[in-house]
Amino acid sequence: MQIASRFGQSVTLERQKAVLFEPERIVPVLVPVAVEGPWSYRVPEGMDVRPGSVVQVPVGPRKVIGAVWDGEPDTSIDPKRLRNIERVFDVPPISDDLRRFVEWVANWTLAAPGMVLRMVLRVRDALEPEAPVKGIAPAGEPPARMTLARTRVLEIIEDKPSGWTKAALADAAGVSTGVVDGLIEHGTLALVDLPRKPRPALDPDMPGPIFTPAQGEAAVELRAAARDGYSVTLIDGVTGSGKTEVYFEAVAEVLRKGRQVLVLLPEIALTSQFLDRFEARFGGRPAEWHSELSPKMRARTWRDVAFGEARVVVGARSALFLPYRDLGLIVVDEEHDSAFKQDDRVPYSARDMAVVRGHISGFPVILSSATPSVESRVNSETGRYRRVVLEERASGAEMPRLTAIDMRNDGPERGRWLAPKLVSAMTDALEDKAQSLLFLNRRGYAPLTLCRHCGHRFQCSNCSAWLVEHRFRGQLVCHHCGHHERRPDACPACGTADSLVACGPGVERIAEEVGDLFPDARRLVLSSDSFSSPERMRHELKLVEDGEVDIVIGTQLVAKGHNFPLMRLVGVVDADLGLANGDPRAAEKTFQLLAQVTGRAGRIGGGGLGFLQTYAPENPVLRALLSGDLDRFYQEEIAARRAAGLPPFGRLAAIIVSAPQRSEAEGYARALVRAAPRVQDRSIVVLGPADAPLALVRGRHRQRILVQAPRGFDLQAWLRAWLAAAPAAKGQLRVQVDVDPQSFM
DNA sequence: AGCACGCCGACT
DNA sequence: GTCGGCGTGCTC
Repeated sequence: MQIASRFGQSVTLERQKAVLFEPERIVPVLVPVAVEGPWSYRVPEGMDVRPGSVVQVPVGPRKVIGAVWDGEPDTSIDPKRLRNIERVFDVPPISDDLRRFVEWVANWTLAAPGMVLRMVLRVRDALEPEAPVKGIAPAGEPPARMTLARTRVLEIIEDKPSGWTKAALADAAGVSTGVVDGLIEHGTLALVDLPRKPRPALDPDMPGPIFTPAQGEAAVELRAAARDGYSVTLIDGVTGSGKTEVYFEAVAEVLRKGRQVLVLLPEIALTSQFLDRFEARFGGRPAEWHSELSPKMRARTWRDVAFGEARVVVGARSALFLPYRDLGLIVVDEEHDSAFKQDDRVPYSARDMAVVRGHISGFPVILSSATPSVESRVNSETGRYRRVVLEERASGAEMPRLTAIDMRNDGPERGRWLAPKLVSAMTDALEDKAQSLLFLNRRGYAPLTLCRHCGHRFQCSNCSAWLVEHRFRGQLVCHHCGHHERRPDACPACGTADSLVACGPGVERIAEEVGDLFPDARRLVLSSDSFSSPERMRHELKLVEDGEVDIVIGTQLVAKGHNFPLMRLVGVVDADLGLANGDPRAAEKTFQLLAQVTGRAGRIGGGGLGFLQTYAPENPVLRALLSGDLDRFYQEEIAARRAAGLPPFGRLAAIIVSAPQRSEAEGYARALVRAAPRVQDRSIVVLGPADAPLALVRGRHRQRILVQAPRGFDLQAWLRAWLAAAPAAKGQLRVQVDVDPQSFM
C-alpha cells in the first residue's frame, strides 16, 4: 500500500513499521535565515525526506519554508534544542544541480546560502496544489417545473456539455447565475472540477522565417551548440540583424530533445512584441516570469516549471532560480544590460550565473547582444566562449550614418538645447513624414534649480542631491530617494519672488523646445515618469510604432526592448552625459546606450541618420561610434582594462558602507580605506571611496568603495576575512562582488 | 504613561 | 530575514 505522493517519497506500510524502530533521524535543513549553513532538524516518525525535499520547519516563533540539504547534520548542537520538521510539501525535491547552484551563488556573492534558496522557494502558494476551477456539467433529469430561462440553459449545455463555468453558462443563456443555481439544487446540473487549460503546445518544426545567408550560417552553429553539452556562445550582431530569430533555432533544437528552455530578458524588454515573435515561430506563447505577474499566475508558473509542463520560460533575472525539471538551454538576450544585475539582498549577475548554471548542469548557454559586454567579448576572443557574428541587418537596410555636432562651435543660442544642424535634419524628416527621436537620459524639466538673486540651490533634505524640477507636476523631485516638494514661487533662502531659474535640460524641457520649433508636430515624451501603468506604456509605445507620433523625446527607456520601425532620425541631446563619473564601466555603458539608441534609426528601409551633440568629439567612445567601427571601441577598452587590471582581467568588488548620516558614512568609508592593506605589488588595491553614487536608501546614506584585485587572487576569501575582522562595521557593510565568474570555472 | 523607533541578539 | 526585548526620547 502506498502512502503519499508521486515523487518516490512514498513509503510502504512495511517500511513505515521499520522506521518506527529506527533511531531518530536528524537532517540538515537550509532555512531562509542569514546564517552560515543549514540547521539540524528531527525527522518525525513516518516522514520520509531526502536531500532537496521542500519542508516547513519552525524557526523561533515562525514557520518557514526550507529544503533538506546535503551532508551530515551539525551535531554540535544540543539535542534538546532540536525541533521537528513539520511538513513535507508535495512538490518535486530541489534537484542536486539546483542545490549545487544555490551553494555556488551563495559562495560567489558572499550571501548566506539560505538567502539564495529563498529566491527559489519564494512562491509560497506554489507549494499547495492549485484549487481546480469549478464548472457546470449535466447531472440528472430536468426539474418538473420548467421555465423559459431553464430551458435556454439546458439547451446550451446539451449543445456543448463540458467546459462551462457558472458565469459563462449563465451569460451564454442570457440568464442570471441564479437560474443555474436553481438547476444545481434540482440535481439537473452539478458542480464539477474543470480540467485545467493546458499550456499551449509549442511546435519547434513550424516553418521559420527565411534567413539571410549570414543568419543561416549562424543558425547552423547554434543548432550544433544546442545539441551538445555545456558551451557558451555569444551572438554578436548589429541592431536589426535578426539575432532573436537565429537563437530561436537553438530553442527549437532543445525543444525537439524534450528539454526545457529559459530565455532571460531585461525586465523592460518583456514586451508583447517579443511574445508575438515567439508565437509566430512556435505557434504558442511561452510561460512568462516577471514582477508584474499576479500571485496566482506566479504560483501556477512555478509549478508548471517544476513539473516540466512549461517548456519555455521567458523571464526577468529571477527566472534563473526557478526549479526546472529538465533545463537544457539558457538564452540571455541583451546580455550587456545592467538589469541582469541585482544590487540588493543577494547581489548577483543573472548573465554570469546563467553561465554557472549551464556549467553545473552541462547544458549550452547563449548570450546575445548588439553591444556585448567587454567581459563577453574578451571571453569570446580567448576562446572561452564561441562567437557568432551577424554584421548586417536582416532587412538589408544600411546602418544609420552618424554625425557629431560640436557644441563648442555649432551649438544653439543661449537657453536652447538643440543645435541648428539637428533642427534642420528634423525639419527634413518631418517634411518626409518620417519619425525623429531625441534622446536625453535625464528625466524631468531641469536637473538643478537655483535662485538668480542669492544663488540658493535646491537640495534634497534627505540625501543632499540636487532636486530635479518636474514642471508638468509642478514639483521638485529627488531622483535618489523619491522625496518631492512643491516648487515654490519665491526663493526659500532670500525670499525674492520669481527669482528661480532652471539650469540644464531634461526631457520635459526638450519637449518644450520641440513645441516651440515644431508647433504642428505630434510630440510625445517617453520616460518612466510619463506612465501611470504598464498598459499606458504599451499604449504609448504602440502610438509610436503605428506612426501616430512625429517626434519622440525619451530617456533610456527608448533605447531598450522596443523597436520603432518608422524611426529615421535619432538626435542624442547630450552625448557626453555619463562619460565623466567615477564608474569604471562608464565608457562601456555610454557606448552601449548610444549604440543601442542610434541603432533605432532607419531599421527598416534604411536612410537612418544619427546626430551626437557633444563638447568632446575626440572622446574614444564617440570616435568609435562615429567611425561605424564598433570593434574599435572594444579593442581600445580591452587594452585599457588590461592595463588597469579591471574586469575581466582583474576583479572588482563594491563594499557599501551605510549609515544614517552622510558624514558618518563618509567617515566610516575613509576608515575602511585606511584599514585596508594597500599592497604595493597590487595584490589588493583600494580605489575608492568612489565619488560617484552616493545614494540614499530608506533614510540611510550609502558610500561605495571599490576594491580591485588581479585575476587569481581569492577576493571572496579576503573579503570574508576582512568583514569578519570588522566587528564595529556590523550592519553597515555590504559587499557586492562584481566580476567574471568564468575565471573560477 | 504610552508608544514609536532603532539597535541587537537569537533563531537549529 | 524576522521577531522580540530593551533602551531612548518624544508627546493631539
